[in-house]
Amino acid sequence: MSGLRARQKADRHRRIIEAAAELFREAGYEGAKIEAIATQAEVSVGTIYNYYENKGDILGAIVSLEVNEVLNAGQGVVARPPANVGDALDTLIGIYIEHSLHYLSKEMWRQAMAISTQLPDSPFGQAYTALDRALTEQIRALIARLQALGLVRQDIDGAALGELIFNNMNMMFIEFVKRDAAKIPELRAAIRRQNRILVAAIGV
Amino acid sequence: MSGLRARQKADRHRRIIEAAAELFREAGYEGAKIEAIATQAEVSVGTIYNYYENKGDILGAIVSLEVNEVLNAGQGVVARPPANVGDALDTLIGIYIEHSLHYLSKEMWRQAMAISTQLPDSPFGQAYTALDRALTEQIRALIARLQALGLVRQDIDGAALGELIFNNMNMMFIEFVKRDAAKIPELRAAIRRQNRILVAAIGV
DNA sequence: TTCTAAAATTGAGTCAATTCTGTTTTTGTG
DNA sequence: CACAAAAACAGAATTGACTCAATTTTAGAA
Repeated sequence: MSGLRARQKADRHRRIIEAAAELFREAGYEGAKIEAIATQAEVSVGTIYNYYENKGDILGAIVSLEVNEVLNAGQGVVARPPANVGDALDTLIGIYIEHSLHYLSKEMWRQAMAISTQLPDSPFGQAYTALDRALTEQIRALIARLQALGLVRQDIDGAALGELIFNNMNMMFIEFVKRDAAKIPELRAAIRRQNRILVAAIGV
Repeated sequence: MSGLRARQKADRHRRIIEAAAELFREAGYEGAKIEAIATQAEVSVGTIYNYYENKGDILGAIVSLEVNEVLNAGQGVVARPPANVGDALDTLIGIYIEHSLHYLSKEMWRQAMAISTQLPDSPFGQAYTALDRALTEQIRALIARLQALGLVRQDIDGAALGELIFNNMNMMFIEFVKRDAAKIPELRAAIRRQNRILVAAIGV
């Protein structure tokens, strides 16, 4: 009995997301009017608000897809990390950063980040915080793996270190999306330089 | 010839900021309507937009006052830091955090941060980025001071370290303002724990 | 098959930020 | 002082996100 209603619901969700993604891409977040998204998705404005609390949540759904993909890609690195602490971190962070602009433009990232701090209790705000935590956790898992492999000192506070690395990377990424001229290789180089201090401190 | 016009202008700026600060405090950022600010400041809506590009810039002007005060307070620590790396960092960061909620509520911080990433090229967006840089620079100055005092190893990359410490603190602060229940002592303790890793790595 | 309650949809209406255009004030010059 | 250009002001009009009451559709019981 996965009735008609459930199927229609899923279908409308999909149509709304697809329409929004297309319009966000073409016109930017602000430029994509709710009415236009509704028209494109062949639903009414009211229906969109039945599915999403606000415009930001629509963007949020798209961002979540993206970040989950990144988390997935990161698992491979955690499972089989390069046999060198600096390279291991750089590889994982590289995956995050290189993926980041695949589906989402810098403008979309800016909006998503802004919304997540502006409305931390909205569905997307909470989802975004959870995604951040998942990324932090993945970095922590990589550190634990490196400790198990004897590449990182056992007495290091892995949780604190994971937070430190994630927070620094995330802040650098925020600054990166704020400047349209900023380039990925420079971002990665800057983060490598910062992490070098940590790598020196935690290596066996 | 500091004509009437210039004086009236300064006066109107002041009136708008004072009215906005009061209303933001009473009603929150969203709750403070532009019309209400205009009425309270005894100017028209149009005039407000002659002075500020958008509502966010009004908040921005208030935030800038606050952060400049913090920067000022921080100078004392840089000039005469505690004779221990961990305490020195903790003291400086403590000043930032303790000051932070003096004039601005968490809600106002959330809005300010959101706006600065949403509109990085607006007057406030640029000002906010400059303030972040100034804070990073102050942390870097503290590290340089500690190096001069022989408390931090000479071969440490002070610029990268300053960025790392600021970025981590800033990200922690963002998460802090996102959760109304979060308390200052816990925030400080968490940052201390993270910095401990660095302190261990950079001490002589 | 018919009927009713629950769920979902619709789109016109509301609200508040921002824009726009005509008016008023200030300045500097003759 | 009188006047023209420039700057600033006012507030009505626009715009677009979001709400809500009325209508339509679906589920499932009789």
